[in-house]
Amino acid sequence: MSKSTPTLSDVAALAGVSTSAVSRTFTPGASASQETRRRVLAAAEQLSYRPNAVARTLSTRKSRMIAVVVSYLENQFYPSVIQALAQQLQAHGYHLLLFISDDHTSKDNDTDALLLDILQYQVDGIVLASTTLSSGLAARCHAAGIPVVLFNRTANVADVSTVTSDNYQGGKQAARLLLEGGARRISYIAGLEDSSTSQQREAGMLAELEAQGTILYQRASGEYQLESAAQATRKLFDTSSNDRPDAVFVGNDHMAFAVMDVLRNELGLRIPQDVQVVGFDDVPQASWGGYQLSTIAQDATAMILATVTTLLDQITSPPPTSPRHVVTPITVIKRATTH
Amino acid sequence: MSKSTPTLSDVAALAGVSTSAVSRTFTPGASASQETRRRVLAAAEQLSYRPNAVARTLSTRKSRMIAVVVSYLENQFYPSVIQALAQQLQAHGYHLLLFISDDHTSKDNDTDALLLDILQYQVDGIVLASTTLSSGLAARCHAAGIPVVLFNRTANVADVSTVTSDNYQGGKQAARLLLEGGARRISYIAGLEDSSTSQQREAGMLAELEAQGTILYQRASGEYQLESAAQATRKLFDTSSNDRPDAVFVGNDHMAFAVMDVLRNELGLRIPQDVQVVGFDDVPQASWGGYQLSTIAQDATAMILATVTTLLDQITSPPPTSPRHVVTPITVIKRATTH
DNA sequence: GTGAAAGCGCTAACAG
DNA sequence: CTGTTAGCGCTTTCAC
Repeated sequence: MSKSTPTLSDVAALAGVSTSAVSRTFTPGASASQETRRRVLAAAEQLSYRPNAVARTLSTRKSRMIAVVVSYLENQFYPSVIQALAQQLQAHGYHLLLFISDDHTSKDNDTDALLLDILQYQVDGIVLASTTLSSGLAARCHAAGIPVVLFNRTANVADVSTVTSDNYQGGKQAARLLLEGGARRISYIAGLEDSSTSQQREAGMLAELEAQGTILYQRASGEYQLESAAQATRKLFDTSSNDRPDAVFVGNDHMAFAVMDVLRNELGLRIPQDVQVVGFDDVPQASWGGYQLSTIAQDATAMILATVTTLLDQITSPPPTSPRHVVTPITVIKRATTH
Repeated sequence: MSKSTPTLSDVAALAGVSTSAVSRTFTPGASASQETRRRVLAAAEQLSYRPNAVARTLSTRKSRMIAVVVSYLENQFYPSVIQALAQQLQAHGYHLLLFISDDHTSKDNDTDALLLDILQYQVDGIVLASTTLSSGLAARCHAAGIPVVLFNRTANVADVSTVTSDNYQGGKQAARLLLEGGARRISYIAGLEDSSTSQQREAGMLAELEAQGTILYQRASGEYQLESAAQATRKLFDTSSNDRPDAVFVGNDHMAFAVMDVLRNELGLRIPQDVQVVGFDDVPQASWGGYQLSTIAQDATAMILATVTTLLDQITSPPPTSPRHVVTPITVIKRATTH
């Protein structure tokens, strides 16, 4: 008969010590003599023993798992984030439990169910990078005493940490860039209407326009989706050339690519001669030859770093911990879609 | 003092039943009377009780977690895969533990360490979508009795399941497409040299070329990276116009975009007039206006479905289970980069 | 520094 | 159908 995977006590038996001795040699700052440690290690090696993380979790109530919930991976911004997040967490000995919660197709209820699911796994923390938020979320996690950080979004609940970039400032800069390029009829293609991110970007743009004595020419929602963004573009530009926008600020790069495609290929417009375009995020593709998109760059590295440290601090320091709200600076990247 | 999260026995006490009764009402196909069930549910509701998945795992030895290891998320093929995988697994009540193992920067050792890490978490299965493979991997997981499926790659070990598309056929079709377009000097830009996928695609192309009485004009490796692919392109095309390739088959779409960029923007060549290009994967961006890349499409949906069912079958049916090797068909997508 | 023993929260025989 | 009783594998007081 094949014996199953070796356990702590198997090692203890082989090494001729107690289970606690074994446990101690596997616990970083524990007291164990050289000799004991040596024998335990030898025995463990011989059995090719691996500690059972689940049992450990049950006992310590620390799983070293972080739940990350995102809504969609089509937008390359999120894969980049996830990759960096996974790597940094791995470096700290944490693992990433990934949840996809499709904002477009799922109801609030589903998200709630997801959350409950997550909590069952005793994750040490949650980073919420999905656009929309379950209303009761913060409360529930707070009640469960589990640290949460909202990534790239904010919420009206005060006691949960957030990490965002300066979307408002970004909106202002986008407007300024377009204005400097001579734009006179500036439109905005929004993301999901209830996304704080999209709202802030729009607010910033509006403020800058007003400051410069102009107003927004038109707006439409692209809902963070390619097809919706394309539709929004058609709608905005379905008019005579004198009336149509001569510049468009798009809620994120992802949508901006779709916007550019219909502008150029369907409508036969030249960018930036006929219409200037600026996006937001600076995803990798923005710099590709096919688009050369002018955009407002988010400092993803800084955002992720802030997220990880905030989370880890929250995890290690005893509650109550006060929520942190870090906002990272943006930078404008001028490429070929603006003058 | 605040009581910590309620447990099974809290519920049992409140409901006035045994812990097993509670456990049973939370176990799908278990025997419990209407009355008991009702009371338990009421008590659970009142305490807002949530079963502890970790304790359950320790007891049942089933975690309902699947580890997914990928090497990079820059290539949009993988985010798409992960998203679909996560959704399908979630639908089956499984969760996705994500590991990033950078093929380019990490040594074999690191991957091994990663694997060990994964095993500690008692995952029910592993899908390996990273390019390179730890040599001892299959053995180790097999020993641990944990199902593995290799996604989009194969290995020389026989007893582990694989899901790939028909890369060989894809290579042939790519060659045929280029040849039909009138290409006479066809080059190949490979992925990582030790990637089975890249090898098979190349082999298929070579076979087709030979069948049609030609040979490969040149080759270079793009290592699945943008910058390397760009370099490879420069190298291949650094010659007089009579000698340079008039067509290039690129190991995947991801690299193909970089190839197109240097062809067009650095070298001033027209696609497809001066050089035809075909990629592999049919990632979302391939159909975008900026590229309109002709490519060999992988049926990601079929691949993922096969992966999930293979894994789940392996998990539910008692060992030993025989490995499955499913290969899904490819289809050629003709867009604007070929004649 | 070390071992004994009592859990962590849940499931799974096994009697009844 | 229900309760009792052992564990699952590891950590952690608490004496020694």
